[in-house]
Amino acid sequence: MTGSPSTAWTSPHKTRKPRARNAPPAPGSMVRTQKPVKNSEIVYGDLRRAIIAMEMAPGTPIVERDLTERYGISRTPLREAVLRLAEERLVDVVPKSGTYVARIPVSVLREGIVARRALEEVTVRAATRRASESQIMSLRAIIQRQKEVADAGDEEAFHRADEDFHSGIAAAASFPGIWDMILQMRVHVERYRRLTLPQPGRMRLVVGEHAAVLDSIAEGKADAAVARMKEHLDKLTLDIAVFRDLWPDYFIYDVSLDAPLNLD
Amino acid sequence: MTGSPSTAWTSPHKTRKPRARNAPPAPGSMVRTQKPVKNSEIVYGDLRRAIIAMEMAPGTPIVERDLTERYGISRTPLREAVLRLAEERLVDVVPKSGTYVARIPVSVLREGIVARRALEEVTVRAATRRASESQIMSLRAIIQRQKEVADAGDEEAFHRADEDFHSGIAAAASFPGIWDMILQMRVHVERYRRLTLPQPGRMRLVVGEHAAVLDSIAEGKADAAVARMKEHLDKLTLDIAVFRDLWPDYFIYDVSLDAPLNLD
DNA sequence: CAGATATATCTTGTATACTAGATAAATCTG
DNA sequence: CAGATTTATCTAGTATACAAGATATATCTG
Repeated sequence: MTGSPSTAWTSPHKTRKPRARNAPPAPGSMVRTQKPVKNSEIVYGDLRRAIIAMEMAPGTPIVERDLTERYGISRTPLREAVLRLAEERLVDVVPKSGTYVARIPVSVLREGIVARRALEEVTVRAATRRASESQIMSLRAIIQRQKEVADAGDEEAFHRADEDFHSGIAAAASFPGIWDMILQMRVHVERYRRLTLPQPGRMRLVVGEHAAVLDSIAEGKADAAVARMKEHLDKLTLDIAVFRDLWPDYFIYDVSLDAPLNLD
Repeated sequence: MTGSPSTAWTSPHKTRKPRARNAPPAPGSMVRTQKPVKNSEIVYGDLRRAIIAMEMAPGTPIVERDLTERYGISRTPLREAVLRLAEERLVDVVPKSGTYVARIPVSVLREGIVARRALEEVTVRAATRRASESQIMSLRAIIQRQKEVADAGDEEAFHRADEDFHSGIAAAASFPGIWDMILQMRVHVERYRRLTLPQPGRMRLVVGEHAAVLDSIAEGKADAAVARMKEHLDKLTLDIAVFRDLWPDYFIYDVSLDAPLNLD
């Protein structure tokens, strides 16, 4: 603007080599990640929660253009979110046709229950060996909280406490990755659970089972802890009537229903 | 072109309602999926293989623009491929900075071995109950093939046969989803394996262990099959010296190395 | 010559425009 | 009126252009 450009720009810049860029940030370097939440992350989390909560019924069309308007973003980040959901099998993308909230694959339900039990068993075994006193106290606090919300009849808070308890055991075992895997499977089972009515008195029973598991952990009795966790998780069964009769269109029957749904 | 447009275009089209699009394709409808392989799929598979095979060393920069030229595609599908790899933790994306082939997270190695053993145990138990005669025969054929390539010293073929054997057991158990989970973890362990030298005589031992597992399956002895599978998988251990001394920059030490690497 | 500063240029993240295939409504044909 | 056919319009897949932040190099200052 002001000032004569004649002199400032006369000195020619030498051709500059492109920056090296041979090395990634050092492993230990805390890359300042302040809070650049990508838009795709926001949409992903939002849609994911709604799908898992069954607020969006299986089969509901997902129209990219509608969502871009709703969130005020462009298609590119929205597409990234949808593609991530597709990898989790929470949405089905039909090329050149449309995208839909996925039906619940019965095979994933069946295998998910089996896999979860297997993983939680090794987790509780490791937790028994490694849990610190403070971790055990935290778990006791969680159980107490769960008892309180169960008495109050707050089902949502109850399920949060349930997840916290199992998550806490995974933390005590130092198995964050295995816990992530369990969560990944729980997604589909959770969608199924939202369809079923809570069984009366179930909440109080669960609290007791949790307490039993924790007692064994605190006593350092690994085999007993595993056995009690197994008992606890064996209570999770699939009520075939739910999807066969009540919401037949909510599921994909990609496995024979005659196959045993609970294995040992 | 030919013909008088005067009449043909005079009849106005009524405003047309957009197509309904309320229902997804019927669950059973075989949507003709001919062969519309998305470009992102090709790039994803190609990069994934190269990373797992350690052809691209951890820390290698991944420059989107270079790859678009190499594959002759635009950034959008390429980005999709890179983002999928990032979710698998095979690449690290540093916002506004760069993308790099990921180091191997030691925690994933450690937990992966534990989780795999847990999942393969329930799988082999189910396989013992459900395996058909033909499936057992197929497994025997795989073991025979593995013995042949082991004698020939073909290590690549040996590992393929190894994977086929475990995959076959998962198929016999009707646990395709659990097998996918195992594969997902194996990715990182496989990268580690590529760094280690094969132990002499190991191939022949593996064949024997596989045969022992299959014998128990064929006899319908579930507990024995599980025990033998456990023995087999227990041989997989982490040689800490490999990453601590030989390639320290290839790993991320996101877990204490003092923690037991093999649990029971 | 050493250290601080400035800046060119790279990177990923985002927005937008275009292409090709699929679908259902509207039209045509008997 | 029933069925085949056309056609408008939607969809996902792709290409390209722009924006914002990060970094190594060149330059400036003492």
